[in-house]
Amino acid sequence: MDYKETLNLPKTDFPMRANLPEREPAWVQEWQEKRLYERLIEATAGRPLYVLHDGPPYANGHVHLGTALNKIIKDMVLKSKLMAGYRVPFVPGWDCHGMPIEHQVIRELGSGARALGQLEIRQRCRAYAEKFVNIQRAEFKRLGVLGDWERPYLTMSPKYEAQIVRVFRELVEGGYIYRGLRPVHWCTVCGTALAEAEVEYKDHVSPSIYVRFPFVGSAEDAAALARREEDRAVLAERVRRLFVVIWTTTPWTLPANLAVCLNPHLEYVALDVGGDLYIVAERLADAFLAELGRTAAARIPVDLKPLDGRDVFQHPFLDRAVRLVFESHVTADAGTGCVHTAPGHGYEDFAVGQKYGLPVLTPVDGAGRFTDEAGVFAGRLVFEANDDIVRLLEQKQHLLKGEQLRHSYPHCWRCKQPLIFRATEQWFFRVDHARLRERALQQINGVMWIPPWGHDRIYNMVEHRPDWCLSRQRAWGVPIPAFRCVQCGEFVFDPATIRHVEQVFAEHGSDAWYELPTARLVPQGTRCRCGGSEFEKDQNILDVWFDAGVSHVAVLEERDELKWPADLYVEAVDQHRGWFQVSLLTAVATRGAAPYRAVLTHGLILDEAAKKMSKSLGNVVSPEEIIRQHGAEVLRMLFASVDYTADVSFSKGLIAPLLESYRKIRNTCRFLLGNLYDFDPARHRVSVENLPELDRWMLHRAAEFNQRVRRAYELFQFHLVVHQMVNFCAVDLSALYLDIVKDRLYTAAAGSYPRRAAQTVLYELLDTMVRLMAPILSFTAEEVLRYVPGRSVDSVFLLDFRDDLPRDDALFARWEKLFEVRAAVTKALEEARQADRIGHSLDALVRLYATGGIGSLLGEYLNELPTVFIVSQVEWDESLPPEAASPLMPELRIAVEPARGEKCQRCWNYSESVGCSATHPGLCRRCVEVVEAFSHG
RNA sequence: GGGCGUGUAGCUCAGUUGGUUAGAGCGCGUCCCUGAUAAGGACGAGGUCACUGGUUCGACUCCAGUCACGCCCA
Repeated sequence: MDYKETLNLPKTDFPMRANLPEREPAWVQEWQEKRLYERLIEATAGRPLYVLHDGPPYANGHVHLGTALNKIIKDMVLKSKLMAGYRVPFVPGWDCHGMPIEHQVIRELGSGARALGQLEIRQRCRAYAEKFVNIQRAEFKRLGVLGDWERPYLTMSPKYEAQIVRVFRELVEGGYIYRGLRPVHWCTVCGTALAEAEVEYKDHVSPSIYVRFPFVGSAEDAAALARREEDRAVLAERVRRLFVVIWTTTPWTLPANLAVCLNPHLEYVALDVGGDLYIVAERLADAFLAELGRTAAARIPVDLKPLDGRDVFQHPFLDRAVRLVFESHVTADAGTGCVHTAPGHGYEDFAVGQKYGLPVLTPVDGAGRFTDEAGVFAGRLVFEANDDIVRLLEQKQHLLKGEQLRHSYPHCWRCKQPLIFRATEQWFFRVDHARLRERALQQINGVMWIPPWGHDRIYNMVEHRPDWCLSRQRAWGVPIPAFRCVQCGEFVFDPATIRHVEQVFAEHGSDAWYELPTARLVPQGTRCRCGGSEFEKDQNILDVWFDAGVSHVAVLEERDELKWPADLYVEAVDQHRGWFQVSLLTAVATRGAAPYRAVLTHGLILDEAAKKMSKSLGNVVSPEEIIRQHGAEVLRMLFASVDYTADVSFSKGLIAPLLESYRKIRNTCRFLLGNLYDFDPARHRVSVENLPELDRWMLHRAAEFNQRVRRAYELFQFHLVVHQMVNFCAVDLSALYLDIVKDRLYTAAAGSYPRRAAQTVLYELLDTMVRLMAPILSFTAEEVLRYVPGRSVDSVFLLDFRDDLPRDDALFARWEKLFEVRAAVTKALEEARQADRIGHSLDALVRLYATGGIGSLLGEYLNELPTVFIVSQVEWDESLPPEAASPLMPELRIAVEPARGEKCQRCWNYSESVGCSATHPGLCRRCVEVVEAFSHG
């Protein structure tokens, strides 16, 4: 007789090989067909609401690893909250306006772009954005992300655009909006002002020049500069050879120079270089001389403060007096400590200019060409004029040193060309109006930042940020709802006018701004203060960050299933400057509070060497590639397994080890399923109090595991979930409990109490695990659930995490001790195996001896020990010598020898009872009983 | 240059208020098993806790500085 037939070996159709790339799309389709998201919303009516507000990715290009990480984290948060008992509506969104799309569209149109009007460009941009919304939607769904994909929010939808205008109106009402002439980063190629977020710093080669400005004060003025009495005469005598020296890397801004700025807290000296006197900061004097390759015959300490605010210098090549000003932004890090100041071309220059009443001179137009104000350079492109300016300085003998310098310089984020700073008329959001900055800082203190350093990061940024430049000179965006009076040139942007635009946009979308005549865009009878009634539309659009920055109004307030404020925002660390901040500012200004209760940030995806991924470096890995080869599940698990609060260093090398872990979890589930093929929980479940102690130990252990994992989910520490899951499967289950309990499952009679008890535990383990893994391993959990006997729901997401697993602390402590002994025994077994005395552990008889607590515990459990050790026999032997002490447990003595009796052909245990039955000579007594019952039954 | 981070075995991570020979899983090596089998089990070898200095009886843990990498800003 083949006794194998009488065993209850595992049986399951659950495939060992996951084959994820092929199987996953079917799940995605099934979730959609079954309307899983909608069903979950219905099924969770009445539960506490948990709102994670989706930050809109830009509708341009395919989903990359960064966007995938972000959405997967959100999905894991939402699913874990769902299964923890919340209702979790998720409305995904896209950011649709803005320069990147417009730029791309224009590039694709090539020379044809010029022939098109703004409206036609906008239509193409809209089509472009729609295309990528659809692409990305499919890609996010493919990742297993659950949400209201059929009704996302789009910043280009008419309703959303109307909300953008509405918030702008509320800001106008609150007095936050103003027009101003301000230097801004300006791209001469794109012809637009850039927001801080659109500026990229990278290396650029600029001229680096030292220029002297002649002192034009009187001899008396010069003498007054002396700190020491004895220097007065020299200064007075050499007044026509006295100069202040500046250093700059932007010679083209010199035509706009109006002042030289010194630091009030620095010491200055006049260096005697070949008879000329050069004023520089004392701390930079040596470095300056080294640059010139000269030495100074004398260093005369000077104090220029008496001349503060006076026009005591002469422009090096223009007929213009240059003012001496003081401000503490001047540093002694580089240059001369005397700073060339052009209020139209630098932010700090502008600030100093305001303080001293200087005009905002900007002799440069939007295309980067000098205007007539720049004299001989008129019509020249600024960067190209650099060399001529340097040459002119040389001619005038005011150039002290000129060379090329490679340094970090602002560039346009789209066209990658170097930017200039240029004063233009722009629309601004005033951060210091109505104590907004203070109130925003207060709100920051009330938000939970995860990880906690997020607080300091955004706090410092908000504390120091400048006003927000809201206007862009582009076509693809929401127009600034303002009208210029043709008669007087003043702007009309009062609440009533804007409200009208809101209504028009809600109905027709913002294209109406370009389609409709101005008369239809202003309310009837609108008049300027000057009495004028004829208007023209403002040509600016709003910064795309403004679009995203009002999503808390346009989405949270507008969608019935959501609420304001959100419970959580989840984005990458760069958003402290971006979305977190713009959302905060618009919310505090218009709603008086932060739009989020908590903010979770994750790092960025870097390459193997922790370097940024970029197309130019050729180190970009696409999610699509990973999905195609290994499945989305692997990407989900990978992102879950790392500590995302730091940047994630991604390499394909991470995948192979991860697959091992995945297989461990999958195979453990498969083993559990395989042993439950004949188990019906409704009929066969054994009650906890009737379970053997080992089984209760297992349930206690599972309860602890369950608690730890749930806690990790609460803290959004998914990497702890993954590690605990793998460890639990590998250590507690595979290597320990399941290994031990195999004997019972396989050899006991199918319907016997010991087997049903083990199956009860297996069932609980599987039921616990399938729920705990679902937020991360969504596909696998769903697949496993299909095979779970007696399942009551058709999606794992209709189940909640458990909290009802039984614990028994005293029992648990005893068994933990027994497992320590087990470790000592397996070590001894291994030694015996190495010495060729046994092969399988069942070949062994283990002799034990111990005194004290361990001794009495082992005495109590002596009958259980063979099972626990997976050996054939365990005997108590007081004669074991001290040398037999275990290295792991000195109070325990162990000896291993071959087991007694014969190997039972059925259960493979050695026993002296083998042969006790004439019908089954190869079997032990235990197996004889089972087999006889089997053949009769 | 400033603000905020990150740096523990080949990989991914633990390491509680500073306290005995720094842990886990995977991988690796050797062995066992062939009734979870493109599976399973055992044992073992791997770390100057980025570096330097300091505080302390004692520091991966606290302080200061340096280096590398990242984000944000100048």
